[in-house]
Amino acid sequence: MNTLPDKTVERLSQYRRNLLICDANGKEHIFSHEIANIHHITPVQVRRDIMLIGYTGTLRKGYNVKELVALIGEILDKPGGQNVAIVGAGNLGRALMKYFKDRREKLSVLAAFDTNPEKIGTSFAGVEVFALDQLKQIIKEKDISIGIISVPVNEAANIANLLVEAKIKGILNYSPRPVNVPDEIYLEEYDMVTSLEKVAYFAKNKK
Amino acid sequence: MNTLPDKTVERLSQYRRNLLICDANGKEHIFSHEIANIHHITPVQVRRDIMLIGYTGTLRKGYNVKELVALIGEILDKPGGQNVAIVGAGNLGRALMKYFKDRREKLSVLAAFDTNPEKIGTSFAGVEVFALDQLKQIIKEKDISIGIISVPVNEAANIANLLVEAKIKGILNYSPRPVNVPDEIYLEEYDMVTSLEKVAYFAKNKK
DNA sequence: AAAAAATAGTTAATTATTTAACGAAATAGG
DNA sequence: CCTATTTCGTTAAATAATTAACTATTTTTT
Repeated sequence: MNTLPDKTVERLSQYRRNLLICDANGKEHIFSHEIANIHHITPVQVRRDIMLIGYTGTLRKGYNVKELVALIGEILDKPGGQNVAIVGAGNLGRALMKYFKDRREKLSVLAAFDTNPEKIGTSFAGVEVFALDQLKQIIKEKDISIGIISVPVNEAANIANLLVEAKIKGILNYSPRPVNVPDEIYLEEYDMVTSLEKVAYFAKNKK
Repeated sequence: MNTLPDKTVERLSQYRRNLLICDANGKEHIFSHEIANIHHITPVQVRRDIMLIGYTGTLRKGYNVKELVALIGEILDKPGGQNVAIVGAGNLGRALMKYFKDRREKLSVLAAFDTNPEKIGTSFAGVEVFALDQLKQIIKEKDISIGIISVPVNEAANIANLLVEAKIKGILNYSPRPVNVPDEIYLEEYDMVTSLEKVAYFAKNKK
């Protein structure tokens, strides 16, 4: 259980999201091929992922939805929960606040930060916006361990440094310029322009 | 040159973005290890990617920045350019419009779509918002081949169908529920909640 | 009761991706 | 002018991820 493959972690998160929908629809059991269809992957991969977390379904009925959701929770979530800060309250930052609002019980967005004086002190989707120079203090006070960077590209490096100083444990960087952080901090970077260019590349020779 | 590995395509897009910054700063040549440092990868990987597109640097000087940018452009871009539509003009949709505005000469966001009557007819970052029932017509008129889905989760499947009917060639889906499209359409899905959960998982045992 | 069908769990094989190893060329320094 | 150093380009090896192949079990059908 120690270190699940990267891709398995991603898929487990996705499975859970869609299993919760199944559960909400009253579905009690689900087959590997049903999960596979939802996610456009093979049933073998689903079974393998589930094997890796040590869950066992029943033949003929498949997996118990509630049990599987619970177990994925045990694997992915930290028992006491983790708190998140969003740095940059522009369109992307606000989209993220709205998005994560009440999505996951064990992941709470507790603060946002921005430099724009007009935004400071306001709230969006229940998240209060603080000034950037309060970052270190608020992160400590609210026991925030994860930071999301959604600021313009030229500020990203600076924000990353602030988050490192504030002793954050994981960073999700949405700015297109990679940032440098020490090894002991988990860093994930995602760049929307790259995704679009990738789609463009693979789409350009279609049909 | 026809099918570069997935990951290489992603990295080439990232290299280019940062090479353009180097170029703007007046840097004429760059070494593989400099590119590698920016992107937190190894110099071997950079050299291998560049080898795959058939570019050759000069020993002792490294790669010519302008030439490399130009070649990546030849590989990734479609000569006549490609046009993009964003479906869903909420916070995420607006973030995307702002983001892609004038980013890439060969990728132009030419239309946005929404169901909210108050948004229809307005513009954001130079992109006009149209009603959803104009989608098929506008996509044809403006020769749009790529669609980005940034609508709430329960509308995503429907939007995907509309885009398929409109004969789009590539789809980038930002909603957390995977959509189904025929094989001849290139589909890329990205889920922000999954990214955050992944960071949370790998960060939870840190320090 | 036996045979057939469906489906999970698992090991093995395959494929994709990354990293290592090394030769060759250019430059710099003695 | 020779040697050491740097860095590219490329082939080979290693690692990671996916898929295939197979076994076992349960249910359904004959």
